[in-house]
Parts: sequence; C-alpha cells; structure tokens
Amino acid sequence: MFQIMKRHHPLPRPTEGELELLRILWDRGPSTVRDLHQQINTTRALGYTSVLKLLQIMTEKGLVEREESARAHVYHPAATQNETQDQLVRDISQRLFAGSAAQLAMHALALEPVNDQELEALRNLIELKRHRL
Amino acid sequence: MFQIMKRHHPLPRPTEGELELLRILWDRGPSTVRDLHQQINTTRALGYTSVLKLLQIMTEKGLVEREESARAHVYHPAATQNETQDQLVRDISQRLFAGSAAQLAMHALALEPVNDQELEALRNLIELKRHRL
DNA sequence: CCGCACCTACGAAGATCTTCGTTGACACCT
DNA sequence: AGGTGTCAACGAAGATCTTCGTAGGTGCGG
Repeated sequence: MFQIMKRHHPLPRPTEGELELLRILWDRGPSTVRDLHQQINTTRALGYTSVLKLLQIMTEKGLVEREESARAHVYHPAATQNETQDQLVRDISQRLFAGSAAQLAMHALALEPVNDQELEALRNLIELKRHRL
Repeated sequence: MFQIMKRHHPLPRPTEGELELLRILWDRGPSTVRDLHQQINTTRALGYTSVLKLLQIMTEKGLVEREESARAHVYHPAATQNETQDQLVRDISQRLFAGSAAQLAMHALALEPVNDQELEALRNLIELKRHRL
C-alpha cells in the first residue's frame, strides 16, 4: 500500500550551498525561488539568480524536483531529511571514524549540552540495541 | 607543565583528499611522501606527485607541518585526530542537524551494528551526562 | 497597447580541488 | 665524469562550486 521507491541512482552528496537550501526546504516545505531567496537572506547576502542557479543544478542532479505548472516553479526535496542525514552521517562515519558509528556518536555527545529529553531517547535507543546482542 | 597551545588561526576544514592523508598520518605517524603514496595506493591509484602536491598545499594551510632536515621531508599532522574529529563533528552537527548533537548521535547509532564494548562506553557517557542535569 | 515587475534560462568569471607532467637538484654507483 | 634513481618545486589542466549579470518571456495595471 505505502511502497517506498528505491532510487535507481543514489543521489550525490549535496554541497555546502545545496545543503543550505535543502534545510530550508525541509523546514518550510515546497518553495519558490523567491521564498528561498528571502529566507536565505535573513542569514546572509546572496543574489536571487544565485539561488535560482543552485536550484537548477540541484534539479539536474536529482536533489530536488520541481513543479513547473505555475509561472514561479515550486521546488521540493527529492530525499527526506532523514534519508539525507543518514547518508551524510554514514559518509562522515566512514571518512572520519573508519566506519565506527559509535565513536562518531560519542564525539557528538562529548561536544554539546544535550537536553533531558534527547538523553532519554538516546538511552532508550541504546537499551534497544543492547538487548539485541 | 603540559600546556596546550591554542592555535591563533583555526585550521581550515580539510578537503576529502586532505582527510585521506591525515588519516594515514594519524595511523602511521610522521611519514614521507613516499610512505603516504605507497599507503594510499593500497586503496586507490594516485600519482606520487599528486600526493606531494597535496602535502605542499596542506603545509600552506597549516594542516600539516614538515621536517625538512632530511632530503625526504617528513610530514606530521598539525592537529590531533581528536581535535579534527571534534571540529568536523561540530561542523556536521551545525549544518545537518541545526546544532543538535544528540540527533546526530542517534542517527549514527541507528545506522550500524555497534559492538558490545562501544555500547557500554556510550551508556556510561550518557549516565555521566544524566547525573549532571 | 505599453511599460513595469517578475520569472526562467544561459553564460561566464573566479575560487577551490584534484591530478599529474616536467624540471632541476642531489646523491650514489661504476 | 656520466648514468640512474629519488626528491621537491612548479605550473597547468580539468572538474566542481559559487556567484552573478544579462537576455528573453509572461502577465498585469493603466
């Protein structure tokens, strides 16, 4: 009923700028170039056509898809935030920790103050994994 | 007695190829171009002068330092593996998880089979943080 | 119907990254 | 001294990334 389509060709790793746009898209849902341009400019200066160009390239790469029925095209991410996070976390785990995801996790935790709720979720996740050994 | 020098200018984020070399340097200790070239070629083909050039650039950037007293210069990382891991984990946490290190940690754990020992270390780390709330 | 606002497409410049060939120095062996 | 192997330095080509200007199309108010 709710089948999930596997992609034939895995999506390329998004670049710095591409990730910046994807984050906005995940946050705000499908958006036009103008939307994205305005949102991005709350953080830093970037020309309208720069955003447009990025989106055109991302469309070619398959990172986003666009709805062209309206005059102002509407873009949405091709992969969910979760899928992309998984992909990049796996990537950094390979390249920086020789594949040891646990080490990556520990470095992450050692960094920042983590709130109660997150800590609880983590504890549960670990207990879950422990009982499956 | 064992003071740790803070760097005046933070090191730039290493690129893909630079990280590949750093990993070998952390593993094997200070090495010559030839050492690194041989080691890298157990994995993939890459010319000797390509490795050399990379190291020259990394020296300019401050990512490695070199000992020039011998004819074959000896390179060593400017930052420890831990420092670099921290830096890159913080970076990915910012860019991909809006700064939530805990979410990053959870994604890491959800990925891969984690062995007993690592799981135990993680549990301890979490308990430690819990009792400080 | 004309001009203005807004849209996409395209090309291109400049920065950075990756890779390698060539050059010139140095040292050792014969 | 000349040949051979090894080394660093340099330049440069090609790929990718980032940014933006310009051109051309579309629609709407007057």
